[in-house]
Amino acid sequence: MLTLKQIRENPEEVIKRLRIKNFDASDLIHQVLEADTERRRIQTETDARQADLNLKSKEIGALLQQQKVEEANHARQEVAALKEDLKQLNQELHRLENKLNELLVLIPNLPHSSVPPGKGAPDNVEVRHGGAIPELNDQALPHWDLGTKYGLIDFDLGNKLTGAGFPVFTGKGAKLVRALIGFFLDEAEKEGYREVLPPLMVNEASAYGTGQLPDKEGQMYQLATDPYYLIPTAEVPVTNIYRDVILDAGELPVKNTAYTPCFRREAGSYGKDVRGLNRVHQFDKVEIVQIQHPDKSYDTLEEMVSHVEQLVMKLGLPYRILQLCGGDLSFTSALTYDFEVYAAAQKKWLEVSSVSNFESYQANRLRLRYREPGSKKTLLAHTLNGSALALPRIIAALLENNQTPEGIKIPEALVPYTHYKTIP
RNA sequence: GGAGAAAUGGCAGAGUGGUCGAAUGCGGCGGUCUUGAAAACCGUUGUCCGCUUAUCGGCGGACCGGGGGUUCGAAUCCCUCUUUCUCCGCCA
Repeated sequence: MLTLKQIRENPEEVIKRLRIKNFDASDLIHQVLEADTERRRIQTETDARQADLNLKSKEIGALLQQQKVEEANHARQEVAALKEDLKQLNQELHRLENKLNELLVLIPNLPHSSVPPGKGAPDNVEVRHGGAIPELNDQALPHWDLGTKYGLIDFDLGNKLTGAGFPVFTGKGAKLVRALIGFFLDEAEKEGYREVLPPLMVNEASAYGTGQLPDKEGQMYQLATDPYYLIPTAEVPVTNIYRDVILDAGELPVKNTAYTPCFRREAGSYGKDVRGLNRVHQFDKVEIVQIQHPDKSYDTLEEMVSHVEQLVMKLGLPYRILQLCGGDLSFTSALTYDFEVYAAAQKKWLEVSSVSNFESYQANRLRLRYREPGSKKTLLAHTLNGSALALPRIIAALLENNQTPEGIKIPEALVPYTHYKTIP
């Protein structure tokens, strides 16, 4: 969430910048300012009363030690009214703190100054593209048919075992998944990321820390028996490693990578672009996460984009990089680049990665801070993450683009992991 | 799942109702000494919020796993939750 300081110091600027996200914050911001002023007034009052009470208590203690029981009892009676006041004040303080927090959580992150205005996907701006779009003949099959034809993916079986959106990979298909995971992790490791294998369920505090709660509750699967959520992305556990942590500036950047399955309910997206692997409820993804100094976080964002770009290039997939417009930017992001690869049989661009700088928005919720050498002051760090990469759509594009009469060709970079060159 | 023990500052570890933000040790930082380093010695050492301050800072409040309670006063007593350890059961 935004810091109170940001809002207090420049409320009009905050409102103005959130308009780029098509978010009208004026009402919320004014409520925040009001609650904040009131909270500070009450706290000053509460602190003063508490100080009085503390003093009185010490006096009573001293009197009792001097055996002045009479006077002590008298003082005790005096304190009763003070305590009553204090109780009221504390309740009010709690109420205001809660209200303030509830309001702050409803305000999205500010978009970076470079974010173009716009309502949705059509307004995203292409940054660059690469790779050649293959020419396929009329007999070219979409990946869901290829998956069945070569015995790689069984959608019906997934339906039987679980339900729609839970494909089963079999044979060389399963091996391909494992190969991609290994490849992506190795590439990340070469770039200095530490590998983490986190829990696939998180508690409420973690879901809250990265902003899944309270905003996107409907996106996550929640357990019926325990207060845990299945992770929608490795970002959640991996970023939350640093919840309530104070780092030394010298430790930055902190680079972690993780492979995890991801679970998404995708409520409300039925019927649109959901065929085959285009949109599923469980999928595999390698995520890269960095914690960086605020002065360097945008350099880091570019570095992460170029890492992802290397991956799609090595896989030989035609891709384009888009900068998301205000309307398409997520609640918590300040700047996001989406990667799309072209699936030549469907003739569609599929999103395979989203690389974002959250600046201090997540860090504020996480209480993730850093300290400059020799300084006592703690400052909010910046967090960034990106998919590197999400598997299903990569597989869709690989299958479709590389289909030949002899079978499906595997990109050179992947062969050391698949140990086969073709799926005949 | 059952029985018992425990959770204190970066770490270790005292503290069972008042003068405890908390002894002591280690670590960290600053200094003395030294050609330099080590050792020794001296000093210092948490986080958050509010008020005040041009700044350094000053003052107040909160925090001893989380939440609630008793009391004029709680690290200390009570309730509850979480976690850890030991034993038993079950189990990959």
